[in-house]
Amino acid sequence: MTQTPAAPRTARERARAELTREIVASARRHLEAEGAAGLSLRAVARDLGLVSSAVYRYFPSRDELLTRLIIEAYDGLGDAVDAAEGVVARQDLLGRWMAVANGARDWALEHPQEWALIYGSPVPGYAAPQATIAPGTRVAVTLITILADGVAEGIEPVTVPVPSAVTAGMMRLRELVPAIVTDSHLIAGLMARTQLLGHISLELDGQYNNSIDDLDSFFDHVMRRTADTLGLG
Amino acid sequence: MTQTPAAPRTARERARAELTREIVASARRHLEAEGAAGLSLRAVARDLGLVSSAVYRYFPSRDELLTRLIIEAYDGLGDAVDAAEGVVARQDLLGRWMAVANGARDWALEHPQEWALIYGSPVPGYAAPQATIAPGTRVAVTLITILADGVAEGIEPVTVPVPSAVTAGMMRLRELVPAIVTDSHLIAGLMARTQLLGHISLELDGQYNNSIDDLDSFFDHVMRRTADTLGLG
DNA sequence: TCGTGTCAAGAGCACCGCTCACAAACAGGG
DNA sequence: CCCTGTTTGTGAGCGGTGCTCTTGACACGA
Repeated sequence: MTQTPAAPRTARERARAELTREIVASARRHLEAEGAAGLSLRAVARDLGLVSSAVYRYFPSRDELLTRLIIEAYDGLGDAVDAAEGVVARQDLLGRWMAVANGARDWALEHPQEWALIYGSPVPGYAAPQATIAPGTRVAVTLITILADGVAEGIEPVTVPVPSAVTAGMMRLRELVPAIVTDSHLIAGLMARTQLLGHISLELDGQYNNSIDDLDSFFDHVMRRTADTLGLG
Repeated sequence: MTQTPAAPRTARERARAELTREIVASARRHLEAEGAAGLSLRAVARDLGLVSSAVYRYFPSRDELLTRLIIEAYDGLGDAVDAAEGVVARQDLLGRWMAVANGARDWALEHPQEWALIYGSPVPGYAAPQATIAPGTRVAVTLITILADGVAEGIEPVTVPVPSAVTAGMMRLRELVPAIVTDSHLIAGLMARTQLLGHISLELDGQYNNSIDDLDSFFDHVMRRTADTLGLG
């Protein structure tokens, strides 16, 4: 993903890279155990046998460390989704969509705190820096690719007229997407993504706790219905 | 909502109720200004000219204060949604749905921190207490009511076969919903709710920041398409 | 009027993010 | 090889946090 700066030459650089990795690893352990707000630089320092101020040689602030974890979380999710989608035959569009959906949900259930970090409420007074927006779009990109492949093959997502105000507001998005994918298709894809991410967040929040028992089959069913609206299958 | 315990008789009780209200009010101001993690009991105490420990006479912990704010947020959202939906003619089902959608979004945009508190990632090590689950279902209840009214009037939401595993897992939910609303209808309603809540959360998270400009008309369009799947309008 | 129970106060504990002056360890050039 | 400049870890310290506990003042009811 991010270009690793060649090979560390000197022992110092080597040690620095190593310690940086260890700090991030410890931070992720704390994140998974206690959540974002429970992540403390001092605890990480203790883990590594350092004094707290030493960590500031590697990350200028707790927020920088959080940013690193956010980027890694986006990439972890993106990798998991792409891996799941990659093993499905290219022409099996429904299979690819379901692989994306299940891949995302499985990753979320395994890494709830990381999910909360990227799709949950923003950490107080933390503004997502530029570096996080590119990895943040990976799932959407994968999804739109499936949709574009499908349209090229002749599937027909439900199509409705799109008001001109909406079309006008989507210009920046249009340029990133193949022309065969119409605005109506594109919106259907965004809605499918909302359905996917929304469901996972609600499930992690426990919003189905006292109403739905078999969340696996419920999710499967909901995602298949969503696929229908995309004309897949 | 919550039964206020009659009238405070003695001056002591009166003062206690008054101070409790002031604490909550100050806490909500801090929540709106700095977010959930920026909410500190000591700051609230300073606001009210109290010493920090005095606040513990009224709320046994910061979490209890947060719980109070969560309940009030759910009720604030519920009130806003119900108020918006209440002024629309009963038989105008699409109008009622759009009122709910816009009511929820408007409230969220006005109270982003409160929204994050109830639909964002759970605060670290904070487990939603029993008292929060009832007010947490108000939007869903309003939605299902519209759907039930519609089905009674003869609308026909898109209907698909529901696998038996899904049906079996929904028994607890079934008992709360009129029988005319089939499982397929009910799931369509839940999916509409997911679309609504998911969209709002993504918008607040800034996930549309560099792609969609006119979020008002985009939201309107998406919600109308969602209404289509419910057979409204 | 007097006893009881409630109250705010304040000191204190352990934690947090972060800064800074200092000394040790290191890398590279003369 | 040694000298110089940079990098690194240390430890003290500042102001903040949630929370506990003791203490003394006060108001209420009998």
